Amino acid sequence: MDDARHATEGSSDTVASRLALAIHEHRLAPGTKLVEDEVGEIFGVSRTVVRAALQKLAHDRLVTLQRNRGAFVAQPSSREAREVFEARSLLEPRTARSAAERTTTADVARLQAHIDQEHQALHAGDPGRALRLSGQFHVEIARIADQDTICGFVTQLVARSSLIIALYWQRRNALCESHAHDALLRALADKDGDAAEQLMKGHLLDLVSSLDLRNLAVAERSLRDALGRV
Amino acid sequence: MDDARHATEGSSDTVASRLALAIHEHRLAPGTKLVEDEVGEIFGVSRTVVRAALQKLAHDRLVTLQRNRGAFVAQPSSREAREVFEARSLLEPRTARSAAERTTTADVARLQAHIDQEHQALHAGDPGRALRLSGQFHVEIARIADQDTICGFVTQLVARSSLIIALYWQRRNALCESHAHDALLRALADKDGDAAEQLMKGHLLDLVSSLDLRNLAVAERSLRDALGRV
DNA sequence: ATATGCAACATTGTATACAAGATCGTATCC
DNA sequence: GGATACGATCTTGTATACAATGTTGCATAT
Repeated sequence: MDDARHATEGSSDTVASRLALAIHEHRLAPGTKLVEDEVGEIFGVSRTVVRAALQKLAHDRLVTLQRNRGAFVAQPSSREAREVFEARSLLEPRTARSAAERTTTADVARLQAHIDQEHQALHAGDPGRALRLSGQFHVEIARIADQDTICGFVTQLVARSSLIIALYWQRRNALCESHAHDALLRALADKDGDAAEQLMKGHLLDLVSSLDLRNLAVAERSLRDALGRV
Repeated sequence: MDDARHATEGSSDTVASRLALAIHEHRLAPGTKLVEDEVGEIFGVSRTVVRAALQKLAHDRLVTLQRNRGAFVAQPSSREAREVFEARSLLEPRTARSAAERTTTADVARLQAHIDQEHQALHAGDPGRALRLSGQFHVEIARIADQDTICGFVTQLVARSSLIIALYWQRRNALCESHAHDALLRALADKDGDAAEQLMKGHLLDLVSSLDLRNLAVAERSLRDALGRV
């Protein structure tokens, strides 16, 4: 019944998802060029469907399209990074409040499983997967709030945040095993909207403050990645 | 030097813009089927570029794509309508506040011209154009706030609101010559962030309350449009 | 007369072919 | 020796061709 909705999935969606996953898990670095023929070869489809997938990702700001030059994994500027978290700070806290008011025990169980997986991935030495799950947690909260539109925005913002983290994260604050998500889950389970809103707001502030957004970075980073890798 | 930015515009963007404009001005009714060959014929391009345009519009939720069936101008459900205005109420008031803090005299002049055009269109008996300008006013405010990301979301939400108004507007409240925008402009000119935020919040509430969102509508409306038009 | 099945048509999904543009190497000129 | 101009190669932009799917209308059977 889940996909009986007429929104049947085209093959370009599959390609887009696979690419998005790779980006989200930091297996594709910002700035990487995505050549249509190559991608098509990898997934066994023609350029036509690859182009559709790239356009979708471009709309989500995960890739940048340059006319006659091609598609590249996006490199959000520090300005864009600030904007993304500004948008999140407008959307997510109040959405967390809404979610708290309608969280079911099933939701709590699912979120708990999510957090467990996240810790597990972290301990298993798969930080990419942990990061993706961590972002997905935010999306799940928006889903509980039962707001598809906002959920869509949050999904996009979380994905972009993953790129931002790839570019601007400063390691020294490596204690990413913060227990913010645990606290949020507790607030949701308690149906404490005030707490959920405040916790989410604080959590997002923590995230931005763990970034190094001094302007430089972007261009230089792409060079270093291109040269010094491995 | 303005468009020396590598974001050169492809022909599919042109098609998408033209279609979006028609939708925004209610010249294309919700539910209208957009046949690729026809659209291509009209704009003198091949299906390839039409498909790209339709995919872009689908991502913005202005058209709905049904696999193997085609593209249709979207028909937002009443639920979706509520969600869109919920999202707007999270984004726009605080964005209006930010805008107030950085509004220049040039901005004020531009917005005033905007409002004048809007009144003018209304008196000239072109409600479609008036509606589009009215929506654009909200986008301009987000632009003044200098938040590209939020501005993008607002742009999309305003466009969807246009569809929602096409479906759910109740005429009796026809005094759409509300002076909410004038008041907003005054608050911005005065750099009164509090007032701007409150006015925007109230304005959005007025908008939803001028809609008739009792569940029915959607399917029936499309039938009535198809049959009883004129 | 109504319902069912089949066939012709129309439209979309995908692949491929060709044209246009960009990049990069090489040769030439100063 | 360094810079510039040209040409080969590669990549993207667009159009078209073919395959797959959905729709519509008609004929036939009950």
